Amino acid sequence: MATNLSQLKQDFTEGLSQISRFWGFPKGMGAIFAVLYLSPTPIPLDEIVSQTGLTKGAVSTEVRTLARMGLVHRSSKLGDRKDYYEAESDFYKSIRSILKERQNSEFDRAIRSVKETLEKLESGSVSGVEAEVAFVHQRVKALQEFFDAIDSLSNAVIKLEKLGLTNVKSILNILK
Amino acid sequence: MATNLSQLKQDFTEGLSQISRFWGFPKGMGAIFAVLYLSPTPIPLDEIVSQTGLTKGAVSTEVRTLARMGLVHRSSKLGDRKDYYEAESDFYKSIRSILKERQNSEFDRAIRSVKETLEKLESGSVSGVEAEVAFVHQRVKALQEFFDAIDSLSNAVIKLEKLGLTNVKSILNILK
DNA sequence: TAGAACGTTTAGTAACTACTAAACGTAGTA
DNA sequence: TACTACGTTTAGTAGTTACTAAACGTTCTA
Repeated sequence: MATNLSQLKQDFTEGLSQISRFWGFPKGMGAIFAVLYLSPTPIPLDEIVSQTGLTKGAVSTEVRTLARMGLVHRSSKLGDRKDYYEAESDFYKSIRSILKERQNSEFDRAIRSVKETLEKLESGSVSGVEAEVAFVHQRVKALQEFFDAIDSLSNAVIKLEKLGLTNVKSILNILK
Repeated sequence: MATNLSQLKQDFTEGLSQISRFWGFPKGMGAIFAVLYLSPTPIPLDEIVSQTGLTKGAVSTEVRTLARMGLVHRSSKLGDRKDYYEAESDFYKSIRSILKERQNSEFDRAIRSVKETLEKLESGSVSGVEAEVAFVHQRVKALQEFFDAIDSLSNAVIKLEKLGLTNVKSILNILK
């Protein structure tokens, strides 16, 4: 029944690794974040290496992408050559920056291409059997509207930053 | 300036392929869905093959997972041995079934493991330096609450089925 | 200046994924 | 019965990804 702390940390890390992989990120990223998230103090790269079992190189690159996503922060101490890392504990902040990051991604380019398709249809410059063009128009428009809704939703999440968790919950209750 | 319909369909298909890949699905899945989504009538597997350039085998397996996600529907005509496929055009319905599908997935198992970690901490059965255990407890708890919020959000989305798109938009406007 | 302690970059690898080609199973048709 | 028109399954492959090992560059120290 009793568990020691390091075993518990290990389980937790394993869990986050799987979650990370599920979202399409390397499982190593999840492990790194878990180690940092459970550490009360910023820790150097070396220790991430020893606690995750990854190599320096892997940790070096993956910790950088974590930093770009705003999930971890890099800092350094005066008179100490090491870099220190700590986890961002405000997840809403992290989500915001992840979504921002996403703005310039392939995803948005693809979504924009749907928009362009729609614009061509609206301009009436598409040739073809009229009924079929009309059908395609209607469908593409519906998809575009759906994307817009998703976009509004993500923007809404971004703006939730100042509301705390409990407020979010009560908003969600309104929807019920 | 003028575009013909089949070119437009092709562009659209290309766009959905990329979106599909972005979300971690095979790009072929996006292509298949696009073809079905733009077709006014259900179409047989053969035609999906010819319109996407994939092989029968690939289409066969991928169309099945699309069906499992509720994004396409399979039907058949009396006196016709072929199966016919059509796209689900109500995206909220699709999202609902995708989220449901997710319930039993690896993702949920991983999330549950975080919950178990938390329960161990709450039960006081974890041995270790007291301050450190307390810190880990606080962190794991915060993560758990975050997951709960995400869960509420996805449940809320599920429940939005009966509200139309415009209603969703106005709710989102409240959040601004 | 040499050496040590860092983080970064690069080249290579093992595992995985999305496919293709083709064999296979099945049910209707002559 | 053999033949045909389907969808499915299987074996193999090209491409990708998440890593490892090790060379490298840089900055501080003796």
